[in-house]
Amino acid sequence: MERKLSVLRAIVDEFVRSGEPVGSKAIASKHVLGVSSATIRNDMAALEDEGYITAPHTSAGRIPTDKGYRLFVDQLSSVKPMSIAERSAIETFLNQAVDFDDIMVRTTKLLAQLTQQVAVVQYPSLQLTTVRHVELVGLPNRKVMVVVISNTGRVEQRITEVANDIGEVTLDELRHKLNSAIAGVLFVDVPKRLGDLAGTLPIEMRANAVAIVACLLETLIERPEEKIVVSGTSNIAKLGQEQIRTLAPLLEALEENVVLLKLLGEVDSEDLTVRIGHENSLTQLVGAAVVSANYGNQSHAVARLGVVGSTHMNYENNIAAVAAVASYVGRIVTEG
Amino acid sequence: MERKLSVLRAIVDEFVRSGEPVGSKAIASKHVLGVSSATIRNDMAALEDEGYITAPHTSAGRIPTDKGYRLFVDQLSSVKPMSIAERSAIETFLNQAVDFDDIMVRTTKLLAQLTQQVAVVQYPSLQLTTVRHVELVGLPNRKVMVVVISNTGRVEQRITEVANDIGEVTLDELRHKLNSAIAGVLFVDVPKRLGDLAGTLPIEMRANAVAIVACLLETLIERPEEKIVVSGTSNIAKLGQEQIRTLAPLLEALEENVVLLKLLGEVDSEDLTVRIGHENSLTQLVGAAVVSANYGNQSHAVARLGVVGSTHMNYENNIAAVAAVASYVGRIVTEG
DNA sequence: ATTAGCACTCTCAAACTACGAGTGCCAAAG
DNA sequence: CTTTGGCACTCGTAGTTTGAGAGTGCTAAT
Repeated sequence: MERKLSVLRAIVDEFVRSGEPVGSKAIASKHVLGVSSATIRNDMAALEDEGYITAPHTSAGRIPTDKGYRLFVDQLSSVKPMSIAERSAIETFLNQAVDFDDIMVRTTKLLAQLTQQVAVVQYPSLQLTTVRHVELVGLPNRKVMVVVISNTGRVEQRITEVANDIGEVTLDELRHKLNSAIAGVLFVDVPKRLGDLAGTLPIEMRANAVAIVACLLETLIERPEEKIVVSGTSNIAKLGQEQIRTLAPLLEALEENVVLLKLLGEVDSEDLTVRIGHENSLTQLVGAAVVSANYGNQSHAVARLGVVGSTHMNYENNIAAVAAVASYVGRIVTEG
Repeated sequence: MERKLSVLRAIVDEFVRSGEPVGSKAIASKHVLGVSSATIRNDMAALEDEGYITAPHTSAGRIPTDKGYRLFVDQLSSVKPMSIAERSAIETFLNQAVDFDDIMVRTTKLLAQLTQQVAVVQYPSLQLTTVRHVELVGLPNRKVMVVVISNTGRVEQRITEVANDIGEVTLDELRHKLNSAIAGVLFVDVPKRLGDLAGTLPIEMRANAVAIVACLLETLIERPEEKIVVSGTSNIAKLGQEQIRTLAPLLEALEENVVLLKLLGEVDSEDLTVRIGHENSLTQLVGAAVVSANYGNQSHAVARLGVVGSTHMNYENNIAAVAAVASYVGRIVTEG
């Protein structure tokens, strides 16, 4: 029945705003449905039977269940566009970024501010980006710094130690060989290309080259996947006591990067997803909802970002914010 | 009088542990002072008159005032050393860091874990470091990426746009000129050295060189000062309700980098400092205490790190942790 | 100077009460 | 068959009361 959905919508609306269980009278007065509170009571009884709402105790109003939120969100078919002012604020704020890291930091701050939730942004996956340039810098004590610059403007560096002293000229040569071998190559394909590089070099360089290549591969494959930025944790302190309690384990988990990556979900999933309460695989997230989206090139997603908060968040606003920010960041990242 | 100090110490001890006002009986029984509760009562009355402790209400125990904490930490003359196990844990954890950023992140996590407070680490100031290498990478659309590597292993990169197309050869030449001009030079001295560089170049390169040099200077001077890493904000959620309320404004402030820099205090101050409540210049910190220390080269401090939390934190432990971590990180950073 | 004793104060927790929000159901009306 | 007003019933909460206990300050004795 159509009206039952309206009632559910009203309950979610009201509960998100007030944070308190909502009764039939409140709906009848504040939302113009053209029916009396008694009718709404009947609908509510039905909704409760179907498992969409629940009553904390006999003489309190109803609150939505996870299932109820889910239906509500599914009904929210079209993403509400953000206002012109908001869009331009997003744009100017992100455009002030001076480098790649700054974009990521600004994105989280922006999301946290727009949604008043905890924002999480995953760095663009290096799996789908290409190598733009490799730089080798000789340091004292037989150390060499390996710097990789990707086509998205990201820079990764690492220091390795080589067995023998290595001259500036040799380093230049190696740099040239490396660059001609893998410039423009997808990160994932780099190992293949470098498989036999050492073999093509003069004997005396091989040991060093192997060490450097190993370091390079390590930098490209292992590390970058787990980079992530979080912001807005203070927004949780603004909430009420009970909410703090339900979200406290989440906060702790947020400091573990591994958990965060799981939280954003599998990259191959839908573009914009909402996970409510038990729908999350992580046990720490029972009372939490996650709104996340892919961003980056349309053809293949580069990475994910999103917000996480209590299940009774303002889904409409937050979905809009996540979608808008994802689209802007995606544009910036792909344009370079 | 000596015993009055012992009483104050006992009060702080007990209050830090239990979080509740402590009465004369509790001290008489749990701390062996060899006197009765009545005597302690007299001392407490005196301490209260002198402003070191205060009673929330008539029939409650006493809690230390800011002034009381101050006296307490001043008495804490020698820094309690950390246990062998803790020291080795710190060492191995920090040694796992793969690059400069990783050191900073790990340091905050470590501090947050050791102290159960919010940890803040300021990046080493670039003012006292030298340039190891400058790298220029040509990108499409007349863009050039400028990468600076410091002698502490830190990498800063930025992208700038140049007026005319610029060839790979020209870029090589410019790179060489830049490196021979400023390699090994203190960051602060770079502007002097580059003052007339453009003048020594062929006319057709000048416009581009000026743009690149401007970008370089901006990277060196403006940006890096304000880099800072925070961790352990979730520790606040573990606290009681009243404490959350007093620290909530602080949490918000923590997301503003500018505030953080102020929080760590002026670098020219003491090596290890403790600021309690009103001693902080920031109004958001009325209920908070900050323990901070310089780290880096002994001769001149490089940067600061510290923890911030409620005024009734465990000063002894936290001071020890901050001191130990500062010493390790300092060693790692200066050794490169 | 220290201590035991005691009267006094005031908070906190438990027990109780009353209120009212909200429900479910029924019977009447559309 | 749906909607509505009415009404009895439930139950959590907020307010009040009360008693116990923790803690103090003071005094008098050691």
